[in-house]
Amino acid sequence: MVTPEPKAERRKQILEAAKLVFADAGYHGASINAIIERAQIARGTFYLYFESKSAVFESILDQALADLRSRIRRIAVDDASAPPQLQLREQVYATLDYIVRDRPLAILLLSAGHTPDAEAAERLDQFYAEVRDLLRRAFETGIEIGLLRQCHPELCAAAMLGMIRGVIELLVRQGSAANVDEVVSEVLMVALRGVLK
Amino acid sequence: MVTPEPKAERRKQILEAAKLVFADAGYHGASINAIIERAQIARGTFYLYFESKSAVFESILDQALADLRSRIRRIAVDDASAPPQLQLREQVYATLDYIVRDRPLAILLLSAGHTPDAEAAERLDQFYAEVRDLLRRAFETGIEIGLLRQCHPELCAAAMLGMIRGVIELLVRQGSAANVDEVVSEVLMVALRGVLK
Amino acid sequence: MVTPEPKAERRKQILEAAKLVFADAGYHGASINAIIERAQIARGTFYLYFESKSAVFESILDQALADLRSRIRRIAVDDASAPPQLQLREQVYATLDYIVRDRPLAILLLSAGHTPDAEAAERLDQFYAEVRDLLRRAFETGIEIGLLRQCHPELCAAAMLGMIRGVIELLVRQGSAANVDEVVSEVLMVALRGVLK
Amino acid sequence: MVTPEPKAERRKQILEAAKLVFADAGYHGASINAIIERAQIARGTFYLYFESKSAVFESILDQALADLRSRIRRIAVDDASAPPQLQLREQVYATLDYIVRDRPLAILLLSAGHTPDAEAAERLDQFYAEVRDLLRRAFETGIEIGLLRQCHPELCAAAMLGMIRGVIELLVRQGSAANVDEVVSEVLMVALRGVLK
DNA sequence: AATGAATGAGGGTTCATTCAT
DNA sequence: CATGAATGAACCCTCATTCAT
Repeated sequence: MVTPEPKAERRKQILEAAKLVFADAGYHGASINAIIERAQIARGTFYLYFESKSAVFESILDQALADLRSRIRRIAVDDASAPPQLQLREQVYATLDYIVRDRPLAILLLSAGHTPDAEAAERLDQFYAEVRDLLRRAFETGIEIGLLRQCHPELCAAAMLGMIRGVIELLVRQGSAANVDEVVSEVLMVALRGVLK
Repeated sequence: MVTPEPKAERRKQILEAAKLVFADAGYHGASINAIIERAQIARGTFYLYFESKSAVFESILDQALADLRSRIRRIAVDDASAPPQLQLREQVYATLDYIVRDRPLAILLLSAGHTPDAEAAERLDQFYAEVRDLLRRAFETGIEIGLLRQCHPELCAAAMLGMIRGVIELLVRQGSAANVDEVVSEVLMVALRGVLK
Repeated sequence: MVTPEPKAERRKQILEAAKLVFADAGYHGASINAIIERAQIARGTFYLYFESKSAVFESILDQALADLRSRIRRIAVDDASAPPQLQLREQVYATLDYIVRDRPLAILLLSAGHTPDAEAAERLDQFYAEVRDLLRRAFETGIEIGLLRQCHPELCAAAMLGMIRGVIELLVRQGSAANVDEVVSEVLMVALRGVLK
Repeated sequence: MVTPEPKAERRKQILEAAKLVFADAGYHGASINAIIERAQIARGTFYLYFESKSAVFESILDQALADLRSRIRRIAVDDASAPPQLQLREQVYATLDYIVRDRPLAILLLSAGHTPDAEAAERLDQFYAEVRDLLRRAFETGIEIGLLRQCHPELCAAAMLGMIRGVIELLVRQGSAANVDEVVSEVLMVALRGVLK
């Protein structure tokens, strides 16, 4: 065979088509019809690669969440070579950049919480919970080491996460002039001033 | 007639049932079946009070948006009797309180942007745009009069709106211990420190 | 009471409204809603005067058929005071005039045969059968007494009836310039030349 | 594939079933349910072959009208090999024969004018208008060349069309003994005597 | 591996009819 | 007598899924 993994190729092709359709029409509005038309495959072929409509959706979500997870980790406070603020900036940038580069994915992530597909909603919720936890622990540590003021860690975590989503929406929904760099700067400015001592 | 306005009562009963179902299942996932079962009425009765599924949805949304609009207005900078910060606090409190008191409504507002009902989606988008505009102009004024630092007004508006949504989600999704008062204080603290000079 | 028979009045009012609606929309397309709106009465009132939708329809039909029956009878061959051709002309004129004067009724009669209301269809069929029989017997008599050529009585009866319906349609459907007098003359001319010896 | 064109077969099968149901119950009275039961197919299958209920109806009508149009054309007055009367006879015969052979179709054509399906009603109206025009022009020519008496062309056209419909009804409604040949002869006899000089 | 015809549960909506007031 | 709110069976249509080819 010419291509190394024709099956995996096919799968990707369907996933890409499905992502576009889900972003366009939402989970419910997306029909298998629309997906197979975009993917240029036959009806039955779809079911050779995915168990069901919700399965593709979860697959897209899982991939995205795995990618995002790989971009986010605890910040090392005592790494001399990379000061915390720089680490933070790099992570935020990488995350935003990843999401904004893939507009359909961004739309999907912003709205997936409201799908009636319980599995998917739970997956996304769990991801957000993870991020929130990470942030919360970061705030707790920051307060402990006297870097941050006495803020409410959980609340601030939720607020920060909301901020991120807010600016992603801005970047993605309209052809806003703002670029990722600018956004990261401003967000970090607001966030840090908001919580630093 | 026993009750003063039985027709209005019925309407409210259906609206309430519909709100619950929409919050549970999303616009598409909500079936007329589910709504009439919750409202304990017959299929036809529903259509006596609402033209269509989308009509109930819009009705719920319109009511909520009208209520919210009445709680939000420009902040008067030169009102001696009510310093700007107090006005701001009161508005934020009133808004959050209204939303959080009605859990289903809150869920609906957080997710309605992704309905395939064009009318409704547009309505909500317009509302968010209004709020964002209000915030943006407030930031612009604040910068002009030297109260705020040189921030990016549009970006900050989006970030603030996201923050609000983030904390609403926290308040609403889980039985978080945080109360509205606390939330308002923390959010304002972060927000103001983030943008004040 | 001022009016002698208010109940009968009400009934007539409903019948008139129903006739208009049936003519406009056909049997199936006519909704009770449309009828009561046109009659300016409440939903329940309709059912005080008529058992069902099909009942009004049949009532309208029965009235019309009774009226028509009273205008049609055997032609007396040996009535010195009124020659057969004149009798025939008068009957045809009276019939056409009655139908054409009431446009909605005409439309209704032309289309009633195709309602899914079995009773009504049968009633109309029966009426047409009566007329056809009358014509057939007239043809048979005419042949017997040597007035008409050896035509196929049943066939000619059907053809004549069709002709009548054809010209009624012409008179009623469009604002044709032709008047009833003219139509009667031409139809009789064709019909008589077609079968006279 | 076993059969050469299984899809076309299926389509035909549905059309046939639909024709029967429409003839039985009229457009409105015909339910998709009844059609699919007669065709022995599933609900969804119907919509694989036809866009909607009105689409099948129009399909049946269009086919029939196309078939009929192919059987009807202007009569050539100066064709030595086929005298006008013979041409006329052949056309009338072909038309009647086509219609009468397909009883459901005949019923449908006789009643389709009263469907609430605007498209279909217009199509049929247009067809009847065509035929009436053809007849009218024939009468006009006939009068011009001195073959016919001074009759009212439009009126006579309507009357003739009505006659045709009348005899079709006779042939189709009951198991009348009359055959097409006989009917054509008698109709032409009446019609021609009615208008010839 | 790939196809696409077939399926049928379920969707939103209409409307003739009833009945408590 | 008159009302109109309430009913629910039936309507047309969609779409995720299956399976013979």
